[in-house]
Amino acid sequence: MKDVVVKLIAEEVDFDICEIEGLLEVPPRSEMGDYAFPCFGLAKTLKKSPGVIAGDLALTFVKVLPKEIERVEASGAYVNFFIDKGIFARKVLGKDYGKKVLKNGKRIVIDMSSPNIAKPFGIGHLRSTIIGNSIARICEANGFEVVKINYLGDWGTQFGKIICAWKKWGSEEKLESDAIGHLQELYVRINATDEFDDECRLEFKKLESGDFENLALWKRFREMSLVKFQKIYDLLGISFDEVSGESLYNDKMDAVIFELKEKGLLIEDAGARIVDLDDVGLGKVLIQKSDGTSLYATRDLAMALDRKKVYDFDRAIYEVGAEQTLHFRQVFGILKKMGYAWADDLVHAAHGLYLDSDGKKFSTRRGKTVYMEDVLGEVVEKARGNLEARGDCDNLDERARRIALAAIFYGDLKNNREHNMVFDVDRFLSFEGDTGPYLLYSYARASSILRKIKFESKRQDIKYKDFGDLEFALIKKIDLFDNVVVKAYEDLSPNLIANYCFELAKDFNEFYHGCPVLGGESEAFRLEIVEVFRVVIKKGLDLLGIETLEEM
RNA sequence: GCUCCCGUAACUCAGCCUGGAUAGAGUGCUAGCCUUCUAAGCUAGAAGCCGCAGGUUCAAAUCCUGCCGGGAGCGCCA
Repeated sequence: MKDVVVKLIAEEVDFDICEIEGLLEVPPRSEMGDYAFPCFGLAKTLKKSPGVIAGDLALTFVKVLPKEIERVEASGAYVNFFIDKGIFARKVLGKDYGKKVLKNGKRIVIDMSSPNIAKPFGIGHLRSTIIGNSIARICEANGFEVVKINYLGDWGTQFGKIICAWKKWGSEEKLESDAIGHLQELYVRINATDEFDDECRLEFKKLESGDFENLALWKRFREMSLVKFQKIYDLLGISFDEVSGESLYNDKMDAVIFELKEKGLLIEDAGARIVDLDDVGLGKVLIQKSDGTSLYATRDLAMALDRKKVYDFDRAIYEVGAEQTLHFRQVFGILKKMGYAWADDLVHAAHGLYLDSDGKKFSTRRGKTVYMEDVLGEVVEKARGNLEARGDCDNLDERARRIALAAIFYGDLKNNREHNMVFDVDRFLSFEGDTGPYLLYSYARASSILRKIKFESKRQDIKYKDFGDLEFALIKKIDLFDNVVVKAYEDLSPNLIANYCFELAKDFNEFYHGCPVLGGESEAFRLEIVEVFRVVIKKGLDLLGIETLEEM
């Protein structure tokens, strides 16, 4: 429909097609039309006021209106176009929104979730998990093959600390009853003092050089953590194509350091080895500590090199918190310096932090943590309570779970990915208004209507005419879906999908109240709207990782 | 000290990349709507120097500069 308007304008105005497309906008309110062409830009060349130009253009267009456009009006400096609703409705509702996406032959690997072993699964990793999952689905919807990797934080000096603390104060009994809780407790305790720092570094050094006892401890802590994490992933309904971790690259570190040396990038500095990125404003990056052990950046370099070799990706996305922005810039910068052009295909899709009520970042180092199990459990309980109050108790567990997840996923994804946000359990505990449950509810209402009638037998009765603003608004919203999916990929922004789903559901609920579907003249037409809405919102929610419910 | 991000209604946030018509939503508040498809819903209302000051532009919440306030990061943590 937009093309028709653009073509019409192109015949009268001396701009090329792309220019006109860029200028054409959607008016702020529907009474003003469906498309608007601003005439400010023409004022200089035509030496007339924008208002006059708009008036003249409108008069010209009226004489040559194609059938797709119902009427044209000048309003201020704008020429407003009103499209033919019937033609538009037939076109929009006739599309197959549920069809399978054609593969574009390109591959994306995405690092997501990445919790740290021996620490509680925190709120920040929840963000990475939920956003990463959604980004993966959005990529798939845009034709990419996606490999989801859970890249565990399972190596590094902190394990020297934990091992050291365990040897001093560890309790077998506490470890068996609550492994992560106990290890966390030990970690906080040893961080409270710098007294044992040398000892801790030594324990890590032993671990990295394969000390039997330390390796066995590390393996045990890792296993225990993974069991716990898996429970959370099962509840979230999120899985990975690969569970990897920093420890995997332990034996590839020497090769990286060798290559950096070969390429003349490694510099001795105060006994340690660094890469200097001052020339690109990224400072000096520590690659090898003076005791010879590796660092985060070293491991990430090895990992990126290995990833490229194993997956030969077209793009690699790191869904990691914004506090690591500098780190990723440095890693990408070093790869670039090493001569790898594909470093440009690496992207850090940073997410903002959850701040506590004081406006400060949550930090496990300071022992401040929100326990994911508690939050999830509380939300599921609330959902279950609501369902029970409604008196319908079939399949209670699964329905409560889906409602809770909708609340949590949507509560996170509706926000701009890169912005910080205040953590508040009430955000997830609210099921009314702009929330996940509202979206599920809208879907369930649509399903409920379609359950009551055999739509197939009515299909030939559809008349695409004589419908009102409520139907039209909903159809126009449906029409935007495909563009939103593309844009969400370009920006790697699930919140565009989330915001769209809410607007779509809102339009549907307004339609639902104002337009009785069953019985009456336009039953078949309205049924088709309901059916298409149902497909589109299901698809949208699917891109957010949210499963729908037929009944609520 | 240096770098990056944020500042929009009482609260939580969209919108900013790509400038356009009266700046949006949800919550909360006020007043209505269940003998017809699910009230986790709908309708109406009150509520905004879009942090401040300059600049660019026909036009700035949006772009540029400075300032103020908050956050994050800055070689032997990840």
